[in-house]
This record gives sequence, structure tokens and C-alpha cells, in this order.
Amino acid sequence: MSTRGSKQAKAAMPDRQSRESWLHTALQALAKGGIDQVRVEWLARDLGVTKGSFYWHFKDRDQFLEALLDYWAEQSTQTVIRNRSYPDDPPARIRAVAEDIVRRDLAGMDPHIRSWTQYDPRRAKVVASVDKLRFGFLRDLFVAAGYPADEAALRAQCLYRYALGEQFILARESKAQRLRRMHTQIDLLLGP
Amino acid sequence: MSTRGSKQAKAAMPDRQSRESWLHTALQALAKGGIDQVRVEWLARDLGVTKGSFYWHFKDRDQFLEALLDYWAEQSTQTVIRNRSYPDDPPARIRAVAEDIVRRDLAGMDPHIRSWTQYDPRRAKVVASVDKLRFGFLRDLFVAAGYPADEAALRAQCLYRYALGEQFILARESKAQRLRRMHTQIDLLLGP
DNA sequence: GCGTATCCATACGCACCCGTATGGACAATA
DNA sequence: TATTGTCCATACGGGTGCGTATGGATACGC
Repeated sequence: MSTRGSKQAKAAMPDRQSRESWLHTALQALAKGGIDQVRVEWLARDLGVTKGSFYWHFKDRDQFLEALLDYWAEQSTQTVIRNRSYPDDPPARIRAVAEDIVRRDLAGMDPHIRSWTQYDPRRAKVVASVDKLRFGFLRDLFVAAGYPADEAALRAQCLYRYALGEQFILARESKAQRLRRMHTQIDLLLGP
Repeated sequence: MSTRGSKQAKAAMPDRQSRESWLHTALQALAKGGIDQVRVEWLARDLGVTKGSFYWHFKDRDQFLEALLDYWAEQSTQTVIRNRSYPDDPPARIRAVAEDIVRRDLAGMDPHIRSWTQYDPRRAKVVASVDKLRFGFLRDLFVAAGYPADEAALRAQCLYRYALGEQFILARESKAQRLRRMHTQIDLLLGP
């Protein structure tokens, strides 16, 4: 038997791992069950390698978790930046962005991230910066829609918290239901 | 030296523990760092006893966690029910209830609860029922304020998710700031 | 083909935490 | 005082996951 390549790689990953493949797998584990699902040996099994690889790429688990948080922040902000290529009509852009928030792959990650980082000031700072960026993006959309600065901020905050809270409602609902309700919600925020 | 009572009880607890004293301490641990902070031996140290007590009151950790979730649900719904004694003027009641949500002792618990229960259908069901009760209470307030049923539900959902999302924003803000913003938010929801 | 760098396998020690087994301390009751 | 029930201390076994030490395997430069 061949000494390498015979172990079934679960996600069509290459045999040799990179820092990012470890982080990517860890992010999926985090999304599934919180930070205590991110165990070195479990990730190794998911990747089809042993933890010898892990400790070559990273110093230890703590340093890895720091990198993981940065990786999440980067992915999250990229999602926002991608949205620059949306329709020009401000209300339509708001709807498109909000839809993207609900649809995106990172959905369901936020509760775990925030539960994990809540009482660590250094980590909370990273999350706060992501919030600031996301919120600023939404606020600018409302400004573009014609609201004065403070009104725009208020409505953006409402929408952002709505989208955030939407992830934490564990009721069994379809994505379509959630989208439809969010559209009604946006109509309300764009109304008066 | 006395064989008992000489070990400093950290929170003026009696020497002999009850099921509820264990649950109470566990809820505090959960609020601080998530479900993986709820360790039998750590709770025992907090209570000033050994885990011999724990395994007298509870079968094992799993059964204890089930009881803990029920305990949280009970505390959460009690908070809502207490609010029945609020001012008669519907808008004023909405403000009072919202204030209570921000102020209450269980603040900051939700991210941990939801991160913990998200992918366990049985546990998610408990959380969903709490959400349903809280939301129903808010919706009734908007109905009492004169909105038709669907409009009331919409605004209640917005407010509930706002309050929920508020707990997850890790930005360093004073409670006063959060309260003021929430009031402005309610004005917006009570407006048109 | 030789050396070097990159990446991973294997094996081990260690700490931590769960659950159990057993007996002791205290209170209530008779 | 004897007895029974309640609640906890102590000690132990076992599993699990972290980190390390060491060597093997592949790719690349020369």
C-alpha cells in the first residue's frame, strides 16, 4: 500500500496542510458546536493527518485560537466588502446586503464567537472592530438613502441588531421565512 | 480546628448544599465563560465543598446540564412574568419592560446559552419556548398600544431581536448609553 | 546524487476532569 | 443511647486531550 494518499481526505484537501486549511477546518468546527469543539486532535482527524502537522504550523492551541479569531474577522469583513458591487438604489442595496447577511456561510457563527470572546478583553476588541465595520457600512447605506446622520445611525443599529439577533432565535424556520420577515422589517425601517 | 465551617464559603452559602445552590452557582459560571466553565470540581470549589456533594444531588454531569437549562428557562420566564405589575399606559409598559431586559441579572447569559444549545434539538426546544413566551409578551404590549396583530408582531420581533442583539455587541458602553439608545429605538417603533 | 528544508507520523508523559466506592459527620427520631 | 437518614470527604481508576521528542518521507537546489 502507498504510504501517503491512501487515507481518505474528507474534503478534497491536499495531503500537505497549510495554516489556512487548519484555520478553515477549525472555523467549521466552531460553527458547529462552539469553541470547545476546536480540539487539535479532532481537527487533525478531520483533515486526515495527525497533530504533528498542527504543531509544525502553530506554536500551541492558544496561539492557534488567536489566529482563528483573526481569520474569522477577516472572513467577516470580506463579506461586507464584497457587497460594494451591489445595486445603486440605496433601499435595494440595503435589502441586498441584509439578504447576504442571512444567506452567507458564516451564519450561525456569531453566537459561538461572542460566547467565546465575551469575557476576554483582547478578543472582545477584535469582535468590536468587526461590529464597528459592519455597522458603519449599514449606516452609510441609510445615509445614502437620505436620512440625516443620527437617524441613519439609529436605523442601522436597529437593523444590525435585528440581523444579529436573528441568528440566535433557535426556532425552526426556513430561510425563506426569515428572509421575508427581514424584508418587512426593512420596509418598516425605510418607512417614516 | 473545627471540622466544618472553617472553609470560607465564597458567597455566604450554607455548609449543606441543595440542588438549587448548585444550579445557581453553575448559572453564574455559565454567564462568565460559557458552558465549558461549568465543571463539577470547579463548582464544588466555588461552593466550598467537594464533588461528593454533587454526585449525591445529581446523577451525572449530563443530567445536571439538563436541569441547568430548565433552571435558566424558569428564571428567564419569571423575569417576564414579574413585569405584569407595570404601568397601564402601553408605551410606558413597553419602555419599562425593555429597561428590565437590559438591566436584569441574566444579562449576558444568552450568547452562552444559545451557543451551547444551538445544535442540540432537545435543548434548542427549551430555548425556543422561552423566546416564544418573551416574544408573545412583547407582541401583546404592541397590540395593547393599538397596532393590528401583524403590525404588532412585526414591531415586537424587531424589538426582541434588538434587545437580544444588544447583549452580543461587545463594545465598551455604559448601561446608560444602551438604555438611552433603546429608548430612541422604541420611539422609532412606536412612531408611524 | 547529496544535502537541506519542509511537512508529517509515532510514541510518550502529563494534567485535568469525570464518575465511583467507601466511610465519616451531623441531625432527627425513638 | 441507638438508629436511621442525609449530606459530604477522600481516594482511586480511567479516559481524554495537550504538548514534546524524535525520526521518516517528500521536494527542491546544486
